[in-house]
Amino acid sequence: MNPAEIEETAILLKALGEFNRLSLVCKLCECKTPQNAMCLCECCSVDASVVSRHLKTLTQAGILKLEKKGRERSYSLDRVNVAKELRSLAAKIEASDLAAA
Amino acid sequence: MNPAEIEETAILLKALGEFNRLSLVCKLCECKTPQNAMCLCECCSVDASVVSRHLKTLTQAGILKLEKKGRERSYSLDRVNVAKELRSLAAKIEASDLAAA
DNA sequence: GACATATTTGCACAAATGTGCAATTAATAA
DNA sequence: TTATTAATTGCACATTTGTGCAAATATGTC
Repeated sequence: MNPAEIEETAILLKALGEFNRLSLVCKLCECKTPQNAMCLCECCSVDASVVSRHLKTLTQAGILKLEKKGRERSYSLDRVNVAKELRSLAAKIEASDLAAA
Repeated sequence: MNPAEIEETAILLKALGEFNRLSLVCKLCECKTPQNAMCLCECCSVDASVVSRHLKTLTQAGILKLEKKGRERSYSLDRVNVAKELRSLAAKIEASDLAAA
């Protein structure tokens, strides 16, 4: 892993590594359909503006996908991407055991 | 995922989600044998005290295993645990797609 | 148009975080 | 014992981060 890859991965993990943000992700985990910010506010007891900022952070990190329709903005988990990134890191950590041997 | 589980997972991800710490983890990834802090200093250009603190953070998060021998302290990746945690999260994020359907 | 609802942004602030340097502790070697 | 090496800790500091509130923006409805 080169520095650029490390940095990119760190951004993803950092975005996930905060309680309220991870709560939002878990909430979206259980949702079949995209959810708007108002609905997501319920899962963590902070101001709507805070949720808005967390959702932005998660979106920028490639964790959520945003869909605008009217005055609502619906967020959904980018399940494929996040799972791929996490598994990729898991594989590196585990498999290099063999590579180094 | 209940709040306690979310908090625990967040701690792990937060520990991994910092450039220098992830660099240390990647370095240890490539090592077959445990490494002491001096050796690990080389992979990120910060003071030894900073490396020491990062190693402590990673150890507390269950990412590294510490082995003391004499004045040296050798660190190694807890490959099994980290990979397990990352895969577990990946599975939750991906599989709940089906669960919700 | 006026108004209501959904979301973001500006501002302020406290707390957490990453960092370097100097001093300290711990263990070995002379 | 003294000196050396490995690692941690205390202190200070700048930066980042998470937060709430109020104001602004954007879109829909009357």
